[in-house]
Amino acid sequence: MSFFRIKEALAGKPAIGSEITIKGWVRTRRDSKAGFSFINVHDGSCFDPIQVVAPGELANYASEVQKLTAGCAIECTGTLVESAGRGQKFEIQASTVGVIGWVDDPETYPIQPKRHTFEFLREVAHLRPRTNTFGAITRVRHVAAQAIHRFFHERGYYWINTPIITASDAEGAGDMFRVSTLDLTNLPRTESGAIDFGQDFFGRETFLTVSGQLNVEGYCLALTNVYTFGPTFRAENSNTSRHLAEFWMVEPEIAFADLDDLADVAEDFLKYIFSAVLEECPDDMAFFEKQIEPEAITRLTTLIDTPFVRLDYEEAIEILKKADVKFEYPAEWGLDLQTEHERYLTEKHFNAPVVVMNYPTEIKAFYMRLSDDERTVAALDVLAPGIGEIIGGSQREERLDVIERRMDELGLDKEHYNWYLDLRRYGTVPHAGFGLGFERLVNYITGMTNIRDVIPYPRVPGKADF
RNA sequence: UCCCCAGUAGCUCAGCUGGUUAGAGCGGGUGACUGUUAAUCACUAGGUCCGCGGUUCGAGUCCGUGCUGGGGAGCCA
Repeated sequence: MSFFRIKEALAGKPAIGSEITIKGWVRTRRDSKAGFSFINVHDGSCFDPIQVVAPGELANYASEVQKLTAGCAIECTGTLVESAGRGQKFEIQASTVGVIGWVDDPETYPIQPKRHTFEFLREVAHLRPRTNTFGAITRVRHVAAQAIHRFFHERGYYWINTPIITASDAEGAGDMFRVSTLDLTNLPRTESGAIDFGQDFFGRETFLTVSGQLNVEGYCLALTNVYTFGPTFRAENSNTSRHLAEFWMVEPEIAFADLDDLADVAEDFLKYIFSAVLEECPDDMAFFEKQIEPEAITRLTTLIDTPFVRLDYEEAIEILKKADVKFEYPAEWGLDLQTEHERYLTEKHFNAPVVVMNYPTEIKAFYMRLSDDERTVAALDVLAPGIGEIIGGSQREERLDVIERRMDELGLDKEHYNWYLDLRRYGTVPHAGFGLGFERLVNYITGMTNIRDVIPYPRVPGKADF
């Protein structure tokens, strides 16, 4: 007897006729007229469950096997045989079926062998990984994450674990979660009556990071090619299908690179990940295509084969002005692109991923590199059909005098960013980087429409269950 | 935060212009059945119609309000 994951058994790794053991959870049980039962068992190793044929002669057939319901954990030993029925290549002719864990109350077990709404499954986030859909999402998410690390590793990028707790409010990229060990019911005060953060754990105000970019730039200007991949936190009151308060972000930072180099990397990067998922998760992707999004596979293959459209913000505005569509908000040079504008560009006008480059200086962050005429900065957004902005990045301002001037204009405290400015004082070089929302990527790959369904336990305003 | 929509059995839903005892499918239980594929068939149990207040002889149904969920917008990844 030897143990196998269901994926191995279904792939025929153990020889036909050999005795194997599998362990997993019951998805369905069907009793045959002939006095035996079919049990579909899954263990998360692959999309398909394995069919166990439990003969009526089993000692515990009436007492246990016939009482199995969805969700029971079992251990089956038997012979791997070619299936006598249709629908699967292999099955297990069981010699023993042992129950490891019963479902206490089958009637209230939330995961039934039927279609559930995603809204309902969010309320049972601890059990939803047992469903087809969430098993598939989990495997795709994993493969995409592995592909990201592999992409960078193969190209000589180092993974930098930037801090999660930070004292800098980064680029002012939104509201931050405060980190404190102060007693909220009895806050220490300074003489002026302000909260005395000097007595807090770190001796100053601290927050959860909204981006690892500033920190990773230091490693970029030492190791040349680096990236972060970790949790990111935004305390914004965003209630949409594409925002989370806690999400995972990938941020490569590339030395000796300009905006065009960055766009090249962004395009290669996305294509690499999509290819990896298509190759490593064919069954899961087939499921998404069949049940979730009919275009799930074709839009990925198309995207892999099609060069991304690249255009300047200025050109994008021209296109939007000429569009015979009535927008709720005007498209005007100097205004940021609205969601409806982005959708038009990527879904209607080009029907392809679009890289919009060189935005007006006024609407972008201080660290983005100023153009010679100072009207624009070297920023880019990658827009994908059906998902909107998936990547945002820029060439960084590497010139000390220019970045200091911009910080002054924006009223930022240079003392606060002194270490960041050091990077411009000591051996500065042109460099560029982008941020990719990992969940948005998984959303796009799977065709899932709500970002809360592609992260195991979503955190959103008003909700931190599980 | 703003604008729309929704909340009925464990789940997915039906329930007409207000009118007897609120229904179905799936799931659960019991039983039947020569290999089933979310098996099939019969029987059966199961309800704070989201909460509160109001209109009415009478409210699942109409009105107000609160809560929860969803879609869209803003902010962004």
